[in-house]
Amino acid sequence: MLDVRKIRENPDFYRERLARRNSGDDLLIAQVLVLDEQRRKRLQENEALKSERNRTSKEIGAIKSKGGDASEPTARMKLVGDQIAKLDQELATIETEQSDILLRIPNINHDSVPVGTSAEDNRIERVVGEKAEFTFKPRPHWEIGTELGLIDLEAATKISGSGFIVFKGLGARLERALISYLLDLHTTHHGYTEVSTPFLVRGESMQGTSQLPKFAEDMYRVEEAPPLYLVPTAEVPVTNLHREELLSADKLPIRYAAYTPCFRREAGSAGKDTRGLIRVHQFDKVELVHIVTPEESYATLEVLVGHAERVLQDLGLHYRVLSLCTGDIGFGAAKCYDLEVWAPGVGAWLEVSSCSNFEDFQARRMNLRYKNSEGKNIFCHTLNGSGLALPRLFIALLETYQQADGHILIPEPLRPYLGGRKEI
RNA sequence: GGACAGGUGGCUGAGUGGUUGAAGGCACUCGACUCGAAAUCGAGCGUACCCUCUAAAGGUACCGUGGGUUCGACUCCCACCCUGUCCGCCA
Repeated sequence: MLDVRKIRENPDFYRERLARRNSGDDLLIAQVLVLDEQRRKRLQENEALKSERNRTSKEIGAIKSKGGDASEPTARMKLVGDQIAKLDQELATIETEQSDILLRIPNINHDSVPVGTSAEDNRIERVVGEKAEFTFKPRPHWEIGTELGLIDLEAATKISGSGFIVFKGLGARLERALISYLLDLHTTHHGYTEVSTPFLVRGESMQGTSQLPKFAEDMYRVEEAPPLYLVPTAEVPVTNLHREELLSADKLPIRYAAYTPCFRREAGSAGKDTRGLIRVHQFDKVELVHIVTPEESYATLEVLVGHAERVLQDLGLHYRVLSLCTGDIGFGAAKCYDLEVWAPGVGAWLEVSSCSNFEDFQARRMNLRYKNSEGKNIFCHTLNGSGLALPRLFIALLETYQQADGHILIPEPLRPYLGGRKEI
């Protein structure tokens, strides 16, 4: 969420920066300003009335304690009370309207973010490794995986419908191995604290990390009172761990690594990437979350990307790093790098990680602050990145390490997690 | 699910209709004492918003949350949430 006061001070800056996103959100600034004007006018009026009431009420108390007659001021304050009630009502309406709009305005992008209108305009930062060479035509993962009995997509459809996966035998084992491997790597080598959080969260948490109110249709909702949401990413429960907190400076930086399944309705994407495991409604992911001071958030973003890249390097996979442009970047992100791994079977780059700096956008929504050395309360900066998302990593491994005889080689780092196996 | 107890500042803990933003204690900051430290003494020390020369001073709100009664609510009434203890049920 953006700071209304800053918008008030420099509306043109916000209009111009939001216009870069090409989403039409710059037009909302005018609405915010009108409501803000109305709000402050009534607020001042209301506070003056309350001040008068407080003062007079004390006088009434003094008169009564001396046994005097206070009927005149009492009657007068009754009228003032009615006015206050009316203004309170109006203020509540305006404030709700204003925050409804503010919650739907995306974040301002960092200066280094390329300006563009679509994924075409994303900037390729670097390409690491090379495309694997084959003496045969590389096959897609659904063929390899089904043939080796690692996945059963028909069974998944029977149980839950399209967009779900059943892993079997060594496939299930590989999935579990990857989760363990990723958590071990990040906790022992990159200094993350492992956390295991609920998979169902309340609406407040979704609003804190900015999935709500705008993206309700992307999520699975459980009809409770109040409703619960299936997490679309561990970012939600993990970042919200410190919602409504005032952290002491020595607590920062905080680094969490968490495994969760992720549930996504992916509305509107029907027909795209529907084969195999590329786009599914439920998938596993290990997520990395940082809570830091504003001074260090951009340096941290580079470190975070490095942690995600390390996985692909260690597993010997070919990948590239993109800096998302203003037209493609996510709602809450100020800056975002995507990691795409090469999948030779399907012949495509697949997004396996998205590493973002939200600056104070999420912290403001969840009121997450820390006390700095001067004793001032400052909103923290939050970041998160996948480290990594599993099905697509699974795809890349199957397709990259497929052999002519139909088997798959296991990269060295994963072997201890698969009972020492070199091949599936 | 049932019964009881309780939710007050960074922590602890008073406060049952009117100078209570909130006693006392702890912690913290500054100062005095000291060669230095401890102890002791003195002073200070919540958050958000509005206003504003992002000065000083002021104003408003906040004692789990949301309503209600009242000129006035931490204090009275209603609903809800959470925590603890005991009982029941259960992986």
